[in-house]
Amino acid sequence: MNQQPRILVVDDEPQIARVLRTGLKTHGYDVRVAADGLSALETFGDWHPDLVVTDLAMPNLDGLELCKRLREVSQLPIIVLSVRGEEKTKVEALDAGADDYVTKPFGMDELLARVRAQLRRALKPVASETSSAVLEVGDFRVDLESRRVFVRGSEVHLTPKEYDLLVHFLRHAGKVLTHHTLLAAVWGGNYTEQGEYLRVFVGQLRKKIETNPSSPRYILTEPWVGYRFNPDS
Amino acid sequence: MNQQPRILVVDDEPQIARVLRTGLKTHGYDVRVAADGLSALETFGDWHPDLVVTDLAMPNLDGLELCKRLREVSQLPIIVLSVRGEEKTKVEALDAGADDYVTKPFGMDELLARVRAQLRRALKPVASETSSAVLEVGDFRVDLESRRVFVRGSEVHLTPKEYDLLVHFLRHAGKVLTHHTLLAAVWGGNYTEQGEYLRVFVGQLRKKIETNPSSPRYILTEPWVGYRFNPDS
DNA sequence: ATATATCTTTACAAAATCTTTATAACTTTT
DNA sequence: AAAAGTTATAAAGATTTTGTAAAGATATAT
Repeated sequence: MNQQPRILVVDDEPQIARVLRTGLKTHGYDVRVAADGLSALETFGDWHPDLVVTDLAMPNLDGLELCKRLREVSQLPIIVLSVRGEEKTKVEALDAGADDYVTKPFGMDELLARVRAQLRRALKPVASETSSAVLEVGDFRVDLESRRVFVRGSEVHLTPKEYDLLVHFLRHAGKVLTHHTLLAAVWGGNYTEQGEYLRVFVGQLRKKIETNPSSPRYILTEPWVGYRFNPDS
Repeated sequence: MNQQPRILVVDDEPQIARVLRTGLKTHGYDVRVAADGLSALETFGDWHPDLVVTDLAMPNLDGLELCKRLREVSQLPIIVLSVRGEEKTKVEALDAGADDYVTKPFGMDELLARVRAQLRRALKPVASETSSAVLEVGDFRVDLESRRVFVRGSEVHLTPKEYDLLVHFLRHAGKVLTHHTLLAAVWGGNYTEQGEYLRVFVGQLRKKIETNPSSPRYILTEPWVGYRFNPDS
């Protein structure tokens, strides 16, 4: 699924099938060809293509019927390719479950663009769900999406600046971060001289996350340089 | 939102716009028309259409640029309608983000079928979230079809905006939602700076759903960030 | 056209956060 | 051990955001 997209071409005319296969293959798709509707369904079951390009007129099971059968089990994009240009036929195919209808003779570039358009939409949601939004370091867990912070299992409420500061520490756990760096990260590049801000907020953070704020275990001072976040217990 | 699908028609030729509007309206769609790309973007922000049908040649901002701009903020289906039949133009439009390209003159029935095909796909995922007709979270129960809301067993009457706001909270229970996000969800993308609206409506909602509105238990404030809905009792 | 409900706008009080200030404690250097 | 600089802490002050009520505007229904 993370490889090249798989496209199933369904056409009983060998010349057209060949043109389609080579055209699609040279543009980075993994292609298989089926000569009729029944074998198309079979290949679909074995191979799980990402997209189907099918002719309308075929032996055994025509394109219309193929669309309907595929729709019973899948939402994959279907592009119908046909010599028949009448409006009624197009409407029938689209309502049977096709996502697009291209009339032969067709331009390969246009077909490729329509394939891209369909795949763009179909493959999108898979990608967007992938990003995990939890930052876990030592005794700390931050759900970046819900903006909630847990220390040793219990939730702690942080103000925006405190939150930004902690997240920056967690993202660079173990490293010594200079005053300059921290100020730039939380307050922005125009506040890199406001060392007082940092001291005050480090103090507030410690009060909220340290078990003993006066002898910190997580946020360690590196005198004359900055601070270091120690994730180890 | 649960009503008839909204379609935004973008065309600077009044005759064509009129044909499209009446054709789509008689088939059960809620239609608005914009005469150029810029006003289309504006209407998009206010109105949240489910689909856009646009011409390519337009004043101010052409169809190609409109596609790109819309794609920056939305995944809604876009159908391009144009007199230009050259393959290169089609490819350009599809790669700019269009989902389909129809050459003028077009048959209304075909266009309607293509609209159905696009909406079938686009509204499906929303439908799967919605399909459970009832949204139950903690002490709250919302019948999405009849738009009725029950809190701790008894029904509460909400105005449309209050309802949209609550449903958005329930769908993202536990997460911190920024002012920006909430405003975009309820009022649309052109109102993301109207923090006052949000304050007023959060206040009204609290009066209706909280047992003690002055110390809220469900809708919690995250100062400087937004609000968080807490479903736990 | 009138009445009703809803949305928008305005104004001000209340609350939370951020900034500033002051002082004490600590480190390093001499 | 004292001086100079840095860091910690508390608390006052300023700023911004939030809560709330109510008036004005808009939309909807009768």
